[in-house]
Amino acid sequence: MKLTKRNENYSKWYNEIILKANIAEKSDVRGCMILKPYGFAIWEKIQSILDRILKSTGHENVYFPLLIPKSFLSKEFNHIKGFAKECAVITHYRLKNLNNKNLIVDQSSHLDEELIVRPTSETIIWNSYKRWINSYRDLPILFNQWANIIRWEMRTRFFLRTSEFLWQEGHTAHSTKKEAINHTKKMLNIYTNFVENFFSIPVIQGRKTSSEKFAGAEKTFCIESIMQDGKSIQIATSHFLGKNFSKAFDVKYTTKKGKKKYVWATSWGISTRLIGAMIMTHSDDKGLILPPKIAPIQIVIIPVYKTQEQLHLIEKIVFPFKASIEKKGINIKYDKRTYYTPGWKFNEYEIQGIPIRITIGKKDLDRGTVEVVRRDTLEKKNISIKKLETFIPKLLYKIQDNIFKKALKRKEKFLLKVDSYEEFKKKIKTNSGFIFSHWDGTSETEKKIKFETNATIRCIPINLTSKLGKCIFSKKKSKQRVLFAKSY
RNA sequence: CGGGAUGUAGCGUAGGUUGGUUAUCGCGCCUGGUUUGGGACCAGGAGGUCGUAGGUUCGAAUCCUAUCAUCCCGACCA
Repeated sequence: MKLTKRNENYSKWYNEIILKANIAEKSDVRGCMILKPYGFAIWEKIQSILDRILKSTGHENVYFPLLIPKSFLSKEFNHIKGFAKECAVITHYRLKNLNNKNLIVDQSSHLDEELIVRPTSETIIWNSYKRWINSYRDLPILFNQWANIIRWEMRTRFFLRTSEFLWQEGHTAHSTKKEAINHTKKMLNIYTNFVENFFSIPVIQGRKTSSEKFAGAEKTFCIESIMQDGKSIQIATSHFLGKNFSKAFDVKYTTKKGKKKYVWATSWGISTRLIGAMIMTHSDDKGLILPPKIAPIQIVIIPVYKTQEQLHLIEKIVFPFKASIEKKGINIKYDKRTYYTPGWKFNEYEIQGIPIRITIGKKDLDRGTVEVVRRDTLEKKNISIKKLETFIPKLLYKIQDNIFKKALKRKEKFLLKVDSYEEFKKKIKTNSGFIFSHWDGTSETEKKIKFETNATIRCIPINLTSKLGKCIFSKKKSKQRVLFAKSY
């Protein structure tokens, strides 16, 4: 029943918390998980908030097919090189019945052209942009789609890496390079605000090195965050695709002056991985800690009573309070199940990370108070019933703020400037975290450091500037420091 | 694909070397009752192709062979 402690076995803790909080389960399909109602409700929160943000910044939702003809995928050389090794391929379209028991693939139904289950949708979308874009008047196109993706992963972990995952992918088309680059950065900022404001996860913005960038992109920007175990995770990416896809799919527009020009592109995405990052950022040894803005249930009320009269008196307080708090758009659950004891419920809702728990029983009735417990600090307070309605929204705000500050402190603690390779190796081994060091800019050095230490360059940070220096590994000239870390 | 391990009730397991009644225990589930302020208790009950197929044997969860699946470590990927 008890959760493994973080410092005993971090990844075991992570798996258990997901199972015990009823967020997700492994499925019988290798590498694919089942999102249970509580977990899917978190995804729905992500969808509804981000969808609103995307629409308010001029994006429109579309939906393209799950299946992509093989020929589309092979049009952009770097793109296919990056994805070829993890594609699910559909080769047949019919089964037949063998001796009324077993189904077998009907070999006569082989497809002339195999279909790929989308690992991302640039190709199938740009194939349509070719038809939709003729004039400068058709630009920009700012489309987004909510979809599932298949990437055939060898080794999977709940939310962090699964063969099938859910995401949104934005695909935009622009008339100028400048506009496309600006849009790439704009999306990075949108993601940053979204993750920091709603998830209370502080991030670092940066650019990927050429070996880490998206296959088919000119430049890949990302937001990275450090988890409680000192490992870094990429939370979102935004790509400047240059003219790579417009050239591959021959997408040109006519300028005002009548010239034909290739279209500039961006793509960007955030996935169910964000849920994994949220769990690892905030949760503790007692279970999940959900940011109030993301928690599907923000408050739970637990009655403690012996007689029906007591229950009646409790509900005379609970029902009006519940109704008025719901009017403020706060989700509140009243749990009066009798087959679980209050103690059982306390533990259950702690595992589920519900931000505020209110207990009301005979003692409270006598005093005219309720017991309010906040999940992030586990602090208990008796609050008078009269003040409750103003107290609760403020407390939700405080919790959101407190977990952000806590994560921010950790981010600072885990960011170290290191100038010697010996120290670098030591730090990576012992407490990990982000190590801010000089790099000569070559893939060879990057590879060697990865081979020797397991740390990779997570990004070249945008907002952390640094002076010229010497590469920590090769001692060659370095333009700026980059962030190294072990990663998920 | 290489190296290792494991498959027994919904979950976690005992038994296996040394084959022998009705396959063990805990959690969970169902019924009744007492409980309810930090994972309640008592009594009763349901639930099993022992991964699958074949073999050895009077007799197989146990021994043998094959096969499938899963997990861990590599490789691959990020």
